[in-house]
Amino acid sequence: MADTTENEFLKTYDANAFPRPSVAVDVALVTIDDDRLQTLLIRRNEHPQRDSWSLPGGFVRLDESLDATAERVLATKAGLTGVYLEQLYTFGEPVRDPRTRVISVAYYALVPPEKLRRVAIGADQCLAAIRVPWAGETGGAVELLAPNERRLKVAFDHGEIVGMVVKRLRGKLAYAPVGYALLPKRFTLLQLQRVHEIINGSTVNKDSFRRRMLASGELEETGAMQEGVGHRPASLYRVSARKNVPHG
Amino acid sequence: MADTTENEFLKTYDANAFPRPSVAVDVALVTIDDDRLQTLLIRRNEHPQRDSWSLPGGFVRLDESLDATAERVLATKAGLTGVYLEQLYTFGEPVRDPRTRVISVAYYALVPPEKLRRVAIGADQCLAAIRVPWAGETGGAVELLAPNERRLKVAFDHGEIVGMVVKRLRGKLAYAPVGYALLPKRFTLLQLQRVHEIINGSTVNKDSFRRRMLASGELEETGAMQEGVGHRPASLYRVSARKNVPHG
DNA sequence: ACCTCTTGTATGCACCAAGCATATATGCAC
DNA sequence: GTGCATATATGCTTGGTGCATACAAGAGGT
Repeated sequence: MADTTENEFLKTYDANAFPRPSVAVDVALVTIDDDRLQTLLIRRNEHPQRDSWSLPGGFVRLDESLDATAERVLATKAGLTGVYLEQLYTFGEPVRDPRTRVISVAYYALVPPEKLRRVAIGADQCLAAIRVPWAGETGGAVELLAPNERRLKVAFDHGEIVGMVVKRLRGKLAYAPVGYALLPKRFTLLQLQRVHEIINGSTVNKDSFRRRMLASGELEETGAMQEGVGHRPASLYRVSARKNVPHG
Repeated sequence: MADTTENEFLKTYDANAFPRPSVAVDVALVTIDDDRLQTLLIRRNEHPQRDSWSLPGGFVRLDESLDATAERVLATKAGLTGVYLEQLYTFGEPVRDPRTRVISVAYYALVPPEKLRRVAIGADQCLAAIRVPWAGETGGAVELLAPNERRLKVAFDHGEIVGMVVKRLRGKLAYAPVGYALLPKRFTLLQLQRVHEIINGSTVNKDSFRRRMLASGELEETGAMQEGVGHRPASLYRVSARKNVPHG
């Protein structure tokens, strides 16, 4: 990791006096509700970027792993534990934060809506809808909408971070069982299909999707059915125990 | 990124006195030569992990982006510029380095073998072959072999880092034009096929591969042919200019 | 000149998964 | 019961892939 020169450097200069960047972990807490991707934002009432909205985050403590920091942020800011959590990308432009050099390790977390609905959304918090302007191909920043559909002013590069979350989800969806983390323990095939469609911003063929999912071996019938839905109830499935699939 | 509490924390305590982790960038410089994946390692002649082999790396300077650090590391340790370079993952276990808390942002670089053969391999450097023990499914650490086929003692978690590079390459190969960065500007379809096979650790059907690549629109005929190959020469292709494909 | 070796290039066919259409089943509201 | 909305099953079409076969083209030996 460090070559001779830099090891010498560290020895010569006292490690704690040598100016180092701060390292923060920012977490995009993502769910699907109201047929949209949503993420939790926090209003900044401090300089810099006061009155803009940012992802929940916190600085990494010296004795704490990055994953542990992300879990602590989720527990502190949203009261959530035991959710699907994965590192996304590390953002390190020198000018991200005018106070000091901050390197931000971005994570994303996936939770089913019922679980997120149980957590209290504080006055300085907001569950923002993610509008993806690039349905077709590439990446970039997304737009974040308040519950009243107004577009939010987003702090730092957090719009790009959420954009990269969507891009990553789309990539993983094709080959990894990632959609289940956004669903309750028992769900119908149509619910799973909606998850895929909302993430990808496109529709899929119902029958093919159904066949593909049932053939994947990731699903297991619960035997139970939907109740009180006003039409023919669908079978409820759960993720197969054997497959070690992350789910909500 | 920081909530009120932590902003206050930063103001109360002098920023530079507050102990922060060091942030390093480690780069896996990957090429394909001798029908194997290879990566550049550097022998450590300093504590810790003395006499083991590590990826080239360096600490992030305060005014330097992470990408710039990775480029500097490549230029300093291998004399290479202008290569395909991409961030991989950030490793932040508190116990990685016994000296101090070091958070390492891992990058990987892809270069064609001819380019790497031109750089001088120093006495404390080594182009190690990557042996992937998990041809089938999952990830984990890889084994790194010296030119004499002896297995190298690898420092820190750098074996896992290279393992994650292979995993990432396999993932990207399926949907992204990533193989071209490991080939010279002009190459035959069979060379491209070998790149795919070596990365994936499996063989592919020649005709299907050929059809798929030609149909992808990523390739362009140069009109030129191989020369002096002792058998029927193959057409030389290059990456299509329109496609904005990274290549060596 | 001819043959042989090796690799490149082209064509046809079988197979499988996805898209698509159609038919039938099932629970709820009336 | 009827109507409605959705679930579920079946069959056909299509495109891509695996596979086999045939042919082309250069190098080198005889």
